[in-house]
Amino acid sequence: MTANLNGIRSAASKGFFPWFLTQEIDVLCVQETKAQQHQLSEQILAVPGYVSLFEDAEKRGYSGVALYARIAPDRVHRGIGLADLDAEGRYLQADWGNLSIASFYAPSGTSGAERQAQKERYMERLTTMFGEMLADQRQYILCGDMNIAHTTRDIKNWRSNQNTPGFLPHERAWLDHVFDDIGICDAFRAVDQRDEQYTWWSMRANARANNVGWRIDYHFVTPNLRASVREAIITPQPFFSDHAPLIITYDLDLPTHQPHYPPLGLTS
Amino acid sequence: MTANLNGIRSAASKGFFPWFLTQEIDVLCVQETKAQQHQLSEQILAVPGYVSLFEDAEKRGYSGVALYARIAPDRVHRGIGLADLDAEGRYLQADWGNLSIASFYAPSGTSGAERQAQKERYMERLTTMFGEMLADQRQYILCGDMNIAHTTRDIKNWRSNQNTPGFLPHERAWLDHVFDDIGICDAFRAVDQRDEQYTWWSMRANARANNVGWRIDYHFVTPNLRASVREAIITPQPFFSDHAPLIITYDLDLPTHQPHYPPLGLTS
DNA sequence: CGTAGTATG
DNA sequence: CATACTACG
Repeated sequence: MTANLNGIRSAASKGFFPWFLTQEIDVLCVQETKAQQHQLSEQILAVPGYVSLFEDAEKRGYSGVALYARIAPDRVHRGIGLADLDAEGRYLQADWGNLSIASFYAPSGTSGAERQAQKERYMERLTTMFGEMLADQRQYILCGDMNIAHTTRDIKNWRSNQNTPGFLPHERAWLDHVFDDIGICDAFRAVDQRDEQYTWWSMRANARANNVGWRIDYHFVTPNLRASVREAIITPQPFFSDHAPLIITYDLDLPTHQPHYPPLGLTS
Repeated sequence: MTANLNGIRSAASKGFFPWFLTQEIDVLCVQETKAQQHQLSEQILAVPGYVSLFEDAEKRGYSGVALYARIAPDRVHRGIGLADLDAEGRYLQADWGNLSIASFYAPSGTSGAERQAQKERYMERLTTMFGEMLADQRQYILCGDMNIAHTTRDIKNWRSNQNTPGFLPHERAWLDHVFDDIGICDAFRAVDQRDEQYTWWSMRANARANNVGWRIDYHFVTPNLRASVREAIITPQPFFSDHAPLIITYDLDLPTHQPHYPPLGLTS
């Protein structure tokens, strides 16, 4: 499951974690924790049956990603190698044997040219990383909020948003390149071709009730996992955030679904 | 009526003005509007049957007093003659013939020595003004939040608050001086000798439910009005703010209770 | 604890 | 429009 929670504390106060525990999830990738680990309650730090990992922004109340897993990873990687963006808590990867899963959060470009430039630096770095991921033969699932809708069926009002960051022609072309040229798989689209399958709705103007949304949250997977993608589910209910969680089920031979990882409180 | 509304917009959203209109009030003095006039809705600016006057802080969202009256005053005075404190919107006086009514808001000293020093400058200036008011023979009613509880019966936990700004020995002694030496009348105490008659409760720790309060809101009246004080009522219900409105009824010969001042929208 | 402001999205 | 942080009380 990947979920931009728009404040992990806010989502927790709306019952996210009790609901999450009903979903039988092996790995949860969270974006926009908007908190530093020292500010988190036990309910958030020590989810029964999971190890939790946090990659916080240096700036309080801003950005930040997390990853919860039933099985403790062998190794953890933080950041994408760009110091300023890494200080914003935007990439956290866990490795289990041949499999890596990451929680990523691309910058939003909606607050101005400077942030759009940072978003594009993040995109460029991902381009390089995707190439390396394909080359090293391991299996990768990058889960997160890319802040880009791909095609006209991934956004309600595509015409009026052609000049809006998140649906700019060159952003969409970058996703074309990632999927068509590099060969990364959009796991949702591997199994679901329907339109109006959105993962984010503006909080303004009743956008969610009218399903005026965008599909900007993804599982980016290496082609060696394409055949393993079994099912994709967006869960807009219950409401925890302006984003809906996206659950993708993979057929994998890894012991990622042990009945219960002992709740050892291994919170880092 | 005097009421520290701790945000006039917040109080309005809780229904303060509809309730106020049921109370048959001639003059309303408001403190802590926490807004500038240009931010106010018509519901707040144009209360039917009243003229409204606002004395805002220069700093947005901070302090500010207002005065509503059934009868338009002959003259309005703003500030106490101390430029820095006057920039915080802490004094607004309206005159009708021989009668003046003011809405005042003394600085709080609870956030540090610097603010306590400002509070004491405000107190000193009031001392001078009280002397002048007695000398000029007019009738004065100064309504507002003094941020000082007078005696041990004006505060729940007097022992533990002897070192707390708002109940410091020299603050209490200043009120002794104002009442006993200068001759200003505490209109509430002119007609009500009960203890536990509080006008403010901390918003923390369930203080209001347990009536852990302070009487820090006053009508300060010149001695030529003492005999006119008929009744004092604190209205802790309904809840609009951390302060309760204080209503004092005066027997006066002035036309302050015309059935309805025409709602002309005279909002300044 | 609660009303404001601010940044950020 | 919503989650944060901050100031102030």
